[in-house]
Amino acid sequence: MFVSHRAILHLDMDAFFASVEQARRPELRGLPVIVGGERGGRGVVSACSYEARAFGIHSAMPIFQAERLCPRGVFLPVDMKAYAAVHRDLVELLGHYTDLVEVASIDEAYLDVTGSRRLFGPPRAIALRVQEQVYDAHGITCSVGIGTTKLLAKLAAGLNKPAGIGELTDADVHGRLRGLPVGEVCGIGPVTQERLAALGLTTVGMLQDVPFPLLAAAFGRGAHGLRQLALGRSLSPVRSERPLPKSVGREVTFADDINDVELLRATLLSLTDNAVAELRRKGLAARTVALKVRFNTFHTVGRRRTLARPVSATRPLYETAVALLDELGIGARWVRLVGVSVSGFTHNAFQLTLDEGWREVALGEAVDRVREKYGFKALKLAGGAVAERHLERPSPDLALAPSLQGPPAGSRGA
DNA sequence: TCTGGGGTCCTGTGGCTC
DNA sequence: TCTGGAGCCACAGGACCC
Repeated sequence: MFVSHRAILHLDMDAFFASVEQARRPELRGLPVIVGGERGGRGVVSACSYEARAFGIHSAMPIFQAERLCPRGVFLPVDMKAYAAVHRDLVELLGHYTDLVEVASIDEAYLDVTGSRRLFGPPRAIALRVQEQVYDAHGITCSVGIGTTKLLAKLAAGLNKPAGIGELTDADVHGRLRGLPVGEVCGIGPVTQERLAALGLTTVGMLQDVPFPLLAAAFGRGAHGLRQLALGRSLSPVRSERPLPKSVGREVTFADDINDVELLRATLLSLTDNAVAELRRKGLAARTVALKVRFNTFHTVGRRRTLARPVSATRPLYETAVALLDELGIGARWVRLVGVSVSGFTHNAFQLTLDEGWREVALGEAVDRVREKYGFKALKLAGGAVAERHLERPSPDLALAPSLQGPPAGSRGA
């Protein structure tokens, strides 16, 4: 039997974005708060309070559906700066208990408290103290899961939401866990769930017991991973160091579908400029450019190209993105979303001045300095400004707003 | 009234080199 | 010189997460 003696906590904030909004505006407490896209827009729900969930609203639900379910709900835009500030505070707070804090997302973290027990007591006592401190500092609640692996800790937190503390031991793997639906396990999404159901496997216990050859016949190499999930095993330990990002991207969904190639190019410039600014902030250069296009049919295609050398200037990356767009041949098709991302990172030390030309690099860095002082929108590249003239609601965080207006009235095809 | 944006990871395929 | 297999890499797409 798999036995681990580690003590891992998983901290999961309850309805994080909505809770932060309710904490800073007490008049919203007790009300159905929905954070996400604007009313009437094409966005989806990013987070919603438990009062909103009572109406059947959940994350990733299109806003128009949420409006229909709860017309009197409080719909708020995402204020990522505010949530990030709370997040930073929470991470600092967790660091008092152990050096081994792994930030999993803006509202989740793992703590390995194996070595903290002598100082702070058993894991449950630590969990309780963390909950109290989080509430005292920010007026929001969190759920804490305790387990011997990250997977068990996460499951335990999920089973005890909101504001609960739960524990899953190795013994529970062959006990309580068996009755859970497979979809409760992190890593088994709707598609896998459906494929498992086709085999008659709906609970974790069934997934534990199914003869391996049967699983392997259906899932190939993925079978082993599925079995590990069913047994609550996650191989990765809690890692406090934050690895280099693998990619940085920006994408935008148009308020109305477009088929204007010039506007698409201008939009690409703005997106690339934004992504590359982020790249330079991190001190990185990228070799690979990826283009993403979603048509009005919701069919999505991607194209990518790897350059001979890593670069950190907007121009070569933008030109590559445009070349990919041209090769794709949009033709008369209507485009719903366009995005660009860069990957294949190296630290952008000195080779850039050799490869890109010092003028290009110096220009990029000068632009970054101005933006750092006066905000991203203080400077825009010419094409990006063209795209922005089509903006409906400029976003505070992007040079390009998340919604662009479509073609002029009457220009749309039959 | 259709269905976001930011990511990571995995798989299958095809080209290239040895 | 030709051929096939192994290994690597780039690419495209999809599943999944918050």
